[in-house]
Amino acid sequence: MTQTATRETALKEAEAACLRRGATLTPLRRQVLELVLDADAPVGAYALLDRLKATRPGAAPPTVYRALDFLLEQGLIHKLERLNAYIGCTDAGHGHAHDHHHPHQFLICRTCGATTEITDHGVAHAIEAAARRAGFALAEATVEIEGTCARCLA
Amino acid sequence: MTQTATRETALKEAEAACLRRGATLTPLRRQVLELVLDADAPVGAYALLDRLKATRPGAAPPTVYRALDFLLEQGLIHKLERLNAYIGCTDAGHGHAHDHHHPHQFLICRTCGATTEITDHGVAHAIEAAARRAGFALAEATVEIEGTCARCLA
DNA sequence: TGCACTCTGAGATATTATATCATCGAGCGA
DNA sequence: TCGCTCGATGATATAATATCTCAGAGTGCA
Ligand SMILES: [Zn+2]
Ligand SMILES: [Zn+2]
Ligand SMILES: [Zn+2]
Ligand SMILES: [Zn+2]
Repeated sequence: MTQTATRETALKEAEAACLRRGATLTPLRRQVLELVLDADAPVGAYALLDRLKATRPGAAPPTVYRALDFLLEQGLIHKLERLNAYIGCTDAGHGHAHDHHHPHQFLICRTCGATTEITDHGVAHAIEAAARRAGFALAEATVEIEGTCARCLA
Repeated sequence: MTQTATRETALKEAEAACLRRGATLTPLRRQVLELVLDADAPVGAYALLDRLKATRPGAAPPTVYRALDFLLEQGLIHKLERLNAYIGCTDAGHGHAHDHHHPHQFLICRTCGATTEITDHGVAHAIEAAARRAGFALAEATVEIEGTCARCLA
């Protein structure tokens, strides 16, 4: 399965997921999603804006931020808080497509920048347990693990 | 033990910790640390700058960011990535004072803003295990748990 | 004295994100 | 058809966060 194929699959699933929820993946939003998916690493909003301007000269910061907000809301992308950058959700459509906000974690390589989304239930459960012990009602957890990826270690 | 007393204790321990490592907690750095500790919630860099200007009119963004960098480096404060704000390390000096960067997590209340640092070994171990399974060499993990605190739930 | 080093001052600039108001078009009922 | 509302986008300005760069002051040391 080629990269392009997985991208097309992801886009189709995104359309479907939005439809199910009564949300609209407009051409603009779809284009921003494509730009995020095309990048091979997390992308900043202004990098997206630059690329967007190639085909949409009038684009401005709110253009891209509004699209990003929508995509975040729909769970189609995630924000990496440490990097102020955005990345496509790897799990969208693979198991819990209808979950807007599934628990997830990121592995961020400081050497090559590669960023991998994982869904580790051990981590998720440990966080739930810690919150429960503190009498804290968990809404969402940000987990960003920085270090060196397997490729860079080899 | 009063709040002021714990603050003074924290400052003394900070001095001691810096000394041990051959780092210098200069008056400026100490003052920024005091400002962070005095706040009853995470503080933004520009809020610190405003307060700093009261006694140090020439202060500029680099003044506060340089101090924050030092304090982060020394493990005396932490940054909350979701909030772009800084908070004093609760654990400095209580158990692993000499650890520059101990594993830690935050519970952030979306209702009242209260932010609590915890050191949950279950979470820490789960993250280590997840990284290991991915062949990833962990350097540092950001864990920020958002939701509603016990007080706001009551 | 001369030099290296750390810290701070000062100004400019870069980067990330939001506020506000106007416009456009689809949907829809009167 | 008209007028209304609503969601989406265009367009401009501004806010909030963070960094770059050069200069000067102090300290310790050869
Ligand atoms: Zn995901
Ligand atoms: Zn790597
Ligand atoms: Zn801490
Ligand atoms: Zn609360």
